[in-house]
Amino acid sequence: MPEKFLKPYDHTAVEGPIYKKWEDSGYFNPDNLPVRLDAQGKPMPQETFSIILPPPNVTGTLHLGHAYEDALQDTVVRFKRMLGYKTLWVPGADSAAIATQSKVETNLYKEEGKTRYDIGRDELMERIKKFTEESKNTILNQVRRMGSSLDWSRFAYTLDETRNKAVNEAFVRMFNADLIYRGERIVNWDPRMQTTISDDEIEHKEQVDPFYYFQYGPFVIGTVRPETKFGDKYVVMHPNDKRYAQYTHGQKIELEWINGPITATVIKDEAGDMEFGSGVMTITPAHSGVDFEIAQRHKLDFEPVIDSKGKLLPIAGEFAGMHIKKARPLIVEKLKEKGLLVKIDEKYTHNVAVNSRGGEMIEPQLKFQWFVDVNKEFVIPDSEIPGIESGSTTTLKKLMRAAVEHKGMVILPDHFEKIYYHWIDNLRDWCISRQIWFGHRIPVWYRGEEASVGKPGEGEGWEQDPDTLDTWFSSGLWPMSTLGWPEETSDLKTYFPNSMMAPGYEILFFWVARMVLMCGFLRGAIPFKTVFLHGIVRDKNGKKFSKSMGNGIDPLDMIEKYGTDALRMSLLVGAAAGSDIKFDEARVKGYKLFANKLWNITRFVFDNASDASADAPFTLKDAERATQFKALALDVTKDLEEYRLYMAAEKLYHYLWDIFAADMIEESKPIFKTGTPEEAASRKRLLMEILRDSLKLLHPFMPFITEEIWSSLPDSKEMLMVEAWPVRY
RNA sequence: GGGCGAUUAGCUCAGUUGGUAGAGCAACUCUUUUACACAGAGAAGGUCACAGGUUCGAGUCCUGUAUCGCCCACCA
Repeated sequence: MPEKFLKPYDHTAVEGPIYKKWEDSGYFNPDNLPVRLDAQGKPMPQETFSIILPPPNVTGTLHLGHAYEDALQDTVVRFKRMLGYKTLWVPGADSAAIATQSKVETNLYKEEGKTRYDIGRDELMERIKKFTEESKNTILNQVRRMGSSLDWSRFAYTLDETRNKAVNEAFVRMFNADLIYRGERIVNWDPRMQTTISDDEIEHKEQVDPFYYFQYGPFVIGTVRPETKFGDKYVVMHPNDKRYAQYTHGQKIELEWINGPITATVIKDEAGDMEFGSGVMTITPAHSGVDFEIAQRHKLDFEPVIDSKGKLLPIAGEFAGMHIKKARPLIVEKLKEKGLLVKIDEKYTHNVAVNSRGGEMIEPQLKFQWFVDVNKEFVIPDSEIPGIESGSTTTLKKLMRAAVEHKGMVILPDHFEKIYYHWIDNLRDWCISRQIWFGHRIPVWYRGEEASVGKPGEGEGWEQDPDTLDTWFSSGLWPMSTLGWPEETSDLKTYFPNSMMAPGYEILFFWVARMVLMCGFLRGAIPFKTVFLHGIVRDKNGKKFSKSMGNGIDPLDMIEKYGTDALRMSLLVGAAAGSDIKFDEARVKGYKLFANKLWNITRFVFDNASDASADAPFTLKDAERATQFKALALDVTKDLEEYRLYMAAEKLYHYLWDIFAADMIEESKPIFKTGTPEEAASRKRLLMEILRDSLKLLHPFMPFITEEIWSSLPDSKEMLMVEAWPVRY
């Protein structure tokens, strides 16, 4: 018996070398996997299993959410690999455009007091590049620490050349199909970052503000934002509101307003809520989505009041040029002096929109931007999507719905399907242009009135659109672009569509839905068969881990203390699809003890059964034990096939501790002491075989210790990670 | 406002199709017997949120209530 088994299991001595051994073997790359032979000695056909790592942000560091996500995927990947699938898990990193640029800009301002406009586009890009390259390796090495069996030779970065080609191709094809258009719409404008963001990047935050009531001619109107009211020349009420029956649609009313007399026009529209306030409102079409829609319906004027930096425009008269925050109290003061202030409700609770990517309050603005039209009909030439015929007319929305409705893609847990439909049904056109500099630049060139899509036009003087694309535009292509699309590579043919995807449920819309949209349109295919949505890892009080809250637990600390295997088990056990985990360090400790238990089981087996013979016939009792184990193996396999990892892990834990260690080893002692040679031989074979197969079953969950023990087995040749799974379900 | 989910032992959570309530941790008692003290043995601990219903039988299915949580949303 190797001497190491005489001491307790020491993960710190094992995990580093084992990972290196795996990586050096080349087996993370499915091209190098050993060929399995069938009974006739012919190579077995290899089905593929492919999955992509949700690419972590380049500038990030590993947190427990990543650790969980990595453990989850690696367990499935190792299981499939042992089952004989040609298994590919593609690693990558995400540039995280807004978050990264925001971080670099913040540092720039802190350290040098400069803004991006002071140093210019090229210099900023240089700094971002330097920053991302420094931090990229950090996160990738941390992913390795989790034991992730990723094929590093296929590493993809969202901003590299292959991915840029894919982005341009996608843009051009969507543009040519009229699914991408440029238009003037109300967009979500972040005045601090100076960029638009999409609807999904918005968060609503509850806030208490004063609510002002003003006399507006014969009406009383309410607002939290007096500073937008300069341009209000339409007064809207519900057509059925009896209180205002005397006023007719289109009626002009002369009244005194902030900067003097104006002419207001009465608009009867069902958007007016009779229950709210006085039932009358004025509208600001250039700075509000609802108002914009009302104005569109009645073909009214759109008059911007606030510029993109949050300053008032000349329409504000004496307040022009002033920042809205400063102007608000002064405007209220002026209205009060003019006797137009009716009352103030100081404690009005409402929701405001903020940029969820660490930005400011959103200021709706009327702007020219690029959009993806989700309702526009187009003809899909080839479609493998169930419910969508090749050559039929469809829309992006329909296609996204059909993928799930007709079971082309299964979402786990299934109640998220309802949430997915709900989102699609309420989806509006997707604003894809951003005014930040870090990201894929919009592939459109202008010269005067001319525009050229995909590449600059003939001749001189073409200028590329200064904007970049929403980071999710390129992320949506990820299942294809990581495999080389738009080139028809052999990887693409072999590994697309992916077998599964395991992101957190919080990016179901951002990412999963966008991948379905993109792959559906560009390839007529669903990007993956199963979406396993995992929950969020929270602290033991149920709070989200976040840097700003400072409640983070560094997974690397857990790995140091208890080992990667223990951390993986603690995250996987009790973690059903879609449910959040409250992280408890005591559980990690518990699985460290389990690792040691397995170590000691091995010691006993080595001590007593290292001369086991595979030919020894089983006694009746041992045959029963073998059958019992076989049942467990089948059970565990079924759970793994059906993505109930938590159950499989728990069953293995229970079997090894309470059956193998507690019962079988105990009953073996007298057999070896006083049993017949036949009984002893049977028992030796049993212990060795079950140990061997248990290591296989446990390997996907606890890859390090199982590989380490495997390497010490008397007759192990190959590494455990490529050994055949002991049973077929 | 719309939607989704949770509620099981002191704590964290399992309980896949309805068939005698489970694990880990913590707490209690005992044991250093050559796999393991990073252990073993034993005992203790629960009206499965509440109220109805279906059923021979409900933690599990149905209806309602309460509390907590999450997502979506343009009430000025």
